[in-house]
Amino acid sequence: MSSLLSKSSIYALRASLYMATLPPDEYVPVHDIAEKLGISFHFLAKILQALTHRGILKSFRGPHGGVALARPADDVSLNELIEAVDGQQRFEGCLMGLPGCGVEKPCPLHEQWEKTQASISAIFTCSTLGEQARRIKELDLRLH
Amino acid sequence: MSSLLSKSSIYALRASLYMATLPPDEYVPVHDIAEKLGISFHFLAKILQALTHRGILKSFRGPHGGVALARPADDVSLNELIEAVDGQQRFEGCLMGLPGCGVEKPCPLHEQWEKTQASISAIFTCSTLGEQARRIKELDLRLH
DNA sequence: TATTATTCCGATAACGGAGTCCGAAATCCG
DNA sequence: CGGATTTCGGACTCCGTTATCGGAATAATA
Repeated sequence: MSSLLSKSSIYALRASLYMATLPPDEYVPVHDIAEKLGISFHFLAKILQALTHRGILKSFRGPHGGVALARPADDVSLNELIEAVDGQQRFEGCLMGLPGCGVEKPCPLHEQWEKTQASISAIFTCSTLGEQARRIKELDLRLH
Repeated sequence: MSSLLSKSSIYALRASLYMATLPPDEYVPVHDIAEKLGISFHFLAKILQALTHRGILKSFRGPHGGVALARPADDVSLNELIEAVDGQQRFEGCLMGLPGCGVEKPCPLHEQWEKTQASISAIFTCSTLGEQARRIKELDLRLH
């Protein structure tokens, strides 16, 4: 039942992708994003707060305020978003939780697992918001 | 913080690996296994119940009773254990939770994610208890 | 009778998800 | 200029689910 990414990370991705499809430096109220994506405003607000904290988003209070990408979408990797929300140590460590498993005494699955970890990591580190946003526009995918 | 496998699955793997290192058809009390692995007896009992239910283990009540592998260790894939404990639908579906993502309208990460899913799956389906148990003996790895 | 699995009925804690409330900043309008 | 409005910021609480663990009664076997 559990997904690879938490709902928080998924919401962060979707919201950021939504902003990446808009003209840069356009502030969008969090409330609007929540409505577009069909998710809880309060929950999203908390997630986006974490992103602004990390300098991924910038925010602006008052009328016509909101949040916007702090940097060009092509400079933001998906991994950056996920780390900001869920922390960095997702899926590290021995697959079977063996205590001594490491480089010198690897568990039987160690090598295969390391390769797979790397390929999971690559999915998120090698892809930028801008790239994904463009493909979403091309394919006319909806975020909600 | 969350691992790829649940603790239940990990305990099922460790307990089964432990049994696979013993002579076949030797019944071991669940209490002994729990002690060896340093985990909760009750928790382990519930997990091993699921495995006996699936026909992976056989059990025997009364003095000198316990649980044992129902089949040769080389005939039991790791995947079978994990499915019995956690269910089969771990990590399926769109990585970003996009609603329309599928074969006809794949999300940008769809293809990469499918490959990674396959390699995760391969780790567990292509490996048997017997194979792992032998390597654990060779390398003198402890399960606790 | 002693031993051991099986079963049921929980308790507890952790976590993810969602909501409330108030404060602070920026803007708008009278 | 000053209050009202809009919006983010942050702390706190709450709820439902799942993970983890425990107790006690039951059944089967030696």
